[in-house]
Amino acid sequence: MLEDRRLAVLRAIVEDYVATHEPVGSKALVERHNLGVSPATIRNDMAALEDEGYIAQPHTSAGRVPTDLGYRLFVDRLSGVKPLSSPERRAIQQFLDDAVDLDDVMSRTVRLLAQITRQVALVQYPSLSRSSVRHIELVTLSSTRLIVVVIVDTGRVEQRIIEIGAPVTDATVADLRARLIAAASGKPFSDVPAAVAELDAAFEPDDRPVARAVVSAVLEMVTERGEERVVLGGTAHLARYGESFPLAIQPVLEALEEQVVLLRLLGEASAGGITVRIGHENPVEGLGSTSVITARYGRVDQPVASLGVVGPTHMDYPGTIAAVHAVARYVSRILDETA
Amino acid sequence: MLEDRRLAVLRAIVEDYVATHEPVGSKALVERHNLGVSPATIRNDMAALEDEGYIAQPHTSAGRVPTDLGYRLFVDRLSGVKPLSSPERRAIQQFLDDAVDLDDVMSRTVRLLAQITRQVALVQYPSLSRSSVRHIELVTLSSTRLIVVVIVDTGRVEQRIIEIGAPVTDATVADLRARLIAAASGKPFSDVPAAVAELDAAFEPDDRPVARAVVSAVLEMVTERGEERVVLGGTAHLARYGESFPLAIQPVLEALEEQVVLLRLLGEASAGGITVRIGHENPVEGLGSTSVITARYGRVDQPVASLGVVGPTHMDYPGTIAAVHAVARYVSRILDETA
DNA sequence: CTTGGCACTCCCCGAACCCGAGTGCCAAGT
DNA sequence: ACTTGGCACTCGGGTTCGGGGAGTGCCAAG
Repeated sequence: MLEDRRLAVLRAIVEDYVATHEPVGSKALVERHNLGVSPATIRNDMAALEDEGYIAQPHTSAGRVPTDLGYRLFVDRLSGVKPLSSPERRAIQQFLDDAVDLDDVMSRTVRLLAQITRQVALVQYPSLSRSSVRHIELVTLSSTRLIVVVIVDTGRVEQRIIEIGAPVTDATVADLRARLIAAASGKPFSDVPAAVAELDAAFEPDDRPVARAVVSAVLEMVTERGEERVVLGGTAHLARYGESFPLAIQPVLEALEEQVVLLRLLGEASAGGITVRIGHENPVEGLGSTSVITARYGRVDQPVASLGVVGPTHMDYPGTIAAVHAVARYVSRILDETA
Repeated sequence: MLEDRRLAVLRAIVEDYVATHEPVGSKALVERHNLGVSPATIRNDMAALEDEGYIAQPHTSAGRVPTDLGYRLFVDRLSGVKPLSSPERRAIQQFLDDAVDLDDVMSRTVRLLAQITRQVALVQYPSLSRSSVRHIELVTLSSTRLIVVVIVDTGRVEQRIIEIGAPVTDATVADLRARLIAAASGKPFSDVPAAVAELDAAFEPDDRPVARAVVSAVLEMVTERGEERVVLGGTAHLARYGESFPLAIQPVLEALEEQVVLLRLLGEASAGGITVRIGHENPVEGLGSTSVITARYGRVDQPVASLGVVGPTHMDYPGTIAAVHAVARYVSRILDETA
């Protein structure tokens, strides 16, 4: 009972602060939410909440502001789900259905997510490690350059240019191509290294260096190296918070330019459902006053990658979570149709 | 003589303003540059320059600030070239030489350009319209999806997924693939449409829809649709201008998220050498207080695309121009080696 | 445990203010 | 015809001061 009201107060504080971006005081609280008690009572609750670390006051004699811990409690126990409207759902589906290839799906997804959450959006390409090779193509670009192209069953296409010391004959290239296809086609990525490892042994000594170069390029492509790719969008939303905020955008923009950082943000998503990292829970320096909400997408039994958004800690959690969740589901569906 | 000094004054104003970001007054001018005259004389010159529209004062009794017109004159007639140091050149070359494929060249270039100019960098992928087809591959992804991959002689790889109504046999796919290769391989893009247009006529009526779908996908890929692609980097530099500036970053970030806008910025580059667009000369709304410096890259006789940077009008023009120029040259060289 | 009252603390805002940098003009000098 | 020093004037920016107000913590009574 008592506990209940305290939590209600915390919820009210979070909601008001998210709406107004200003510290909220006891009087304003009782006016806007109809808790059936007096401001004085609320003040006692607030003092208790502050002791427990859920809220803080920026200055003496100012209102209260939620702490990271406060948001955490709000997200875990207090926030309901705010389902998307059905026009919204239709718009999402329609927009994603129009995509013509994987690149298009990814770029549409990131734009969509940024637009509906009004925040910075992140989308990771389907991971290669759980995919298989559909086809391998090896083509001569010039007398000293080959290009090897791997077509993945998710529709992703990876390529790599190989410099070779000396010219090779078309026959050698054709042979190499045929053997690569025979060895790797249809195989899951994890099996490819073993399948192609000994391939160069079949060639004349003269051609072995080329074979080895090609094989090692393929190996690089199917192992972690090229695996991860993240697209980013909606950075303009960062500038929306009139300078009034401690959210200095420069470090955030800097962090978001590093692929490694993006992968850390998306990668640490916990197994199922939605992951919410609030403020300092965040593994990345410079993003201490942002929250990151991510979801996995792909088959339920076998997620292929993650997507999510980055925004200020004082964001609309229920709405954002719902949006991320919905987009992840629709993307999963689109990609499933491909498989 | 008189004219000479006025221009020297303009140059001094631009240089000081770029360095300090503060309106510059007559007294400070004579102190920092050794023009052999008194502040009063400078004041007369400044009044004249203001009448002619090259400089302006933000408020009465403040120093002067260059106008767009002033920067224009500075760039056209006053700025020397500020060559890069040889360690810088070496670093550029080395960094680009390590690239493993075209995507890598592009992403390295954009990072490089952003880093050395400390501004937002833009790099356009080599245009397809002046390239030729090296190889075409057609692969079955699932019973109702094909993927067609076009390998371009610049090392660029384009792909597209095709939905088909009904399953097709492997034989049909193989046939289609062979005919595509025969018709298009080695041809410049401009010749491809004619070469593949009648391809579907060779097929049984049952297979014609599939053939047509594939052909039209190829046509879309070689014509304007997928042609243009721009990568962007260094947006964090936008936030560097402490709020002191009229450069509201939100509209800039917004503009830079539109591929169309990026293409307009890069596309309108004049034929040869470096293009500099200052402030309102800029074709894009929201970028009125930024300048854009672009250069074409590729073979001298046949440039393939553009790259450049976007920064505040009060940028270091000589340095930035030199950097853009140098990077364009090195990228050209790298790509030439491929051809 | 709740509530009204009350004293206290700061933050924010506006007004008044001064200071200094910078200008424009003018009259004298070269 | 320019250049120069002098001089009055303007105006933006920083500082100080004080009041108003929102909000708090505590206490004593219900």
